[in-house]
Amino acid sequence: MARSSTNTKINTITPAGNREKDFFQLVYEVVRQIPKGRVSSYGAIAAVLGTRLSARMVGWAMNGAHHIKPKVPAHRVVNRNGMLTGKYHFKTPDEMKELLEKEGIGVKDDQVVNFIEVFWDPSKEGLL
DNA sequence: ACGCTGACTATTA
DNA sequence: CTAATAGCCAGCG
Repeated sequence: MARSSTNTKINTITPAGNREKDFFQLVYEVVRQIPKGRVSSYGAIAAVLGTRLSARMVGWAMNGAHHIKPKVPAHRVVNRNGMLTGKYHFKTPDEMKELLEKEGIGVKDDQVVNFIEVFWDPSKEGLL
């Protein structure tokens, strides 16, 4: 990544004691911090990274999160509405729902039940 | 090298 | 209330 031409600004964030990492790497880290039985949203993660408007990139990062070294619970990441928008990007669309239910998260009609209750805000918990 | 699309979100009509 | 539009950045044709 980082083609660099006239941009490159997302890597300027470094919030007190945080190392500069690639946007994707940061996303993976935050997603990995999501506790079991909780879910997060692209916007929340993007906001922590300082790119609230670039929530799409978070989803793009998830696209490669399937084959990276540490395990990235991408199934715990849903959109702002709590809808499993990326379920079709998994090996099987049902896997995301199954995983969420297995963790104790109710999923109804491709949407997280009690999304507000199970929602986990990384910035509120205090990331590393 | 240019243009479109995309696992999103917020704002405006 | 719902629908449409703009903004973001990176990958792919």
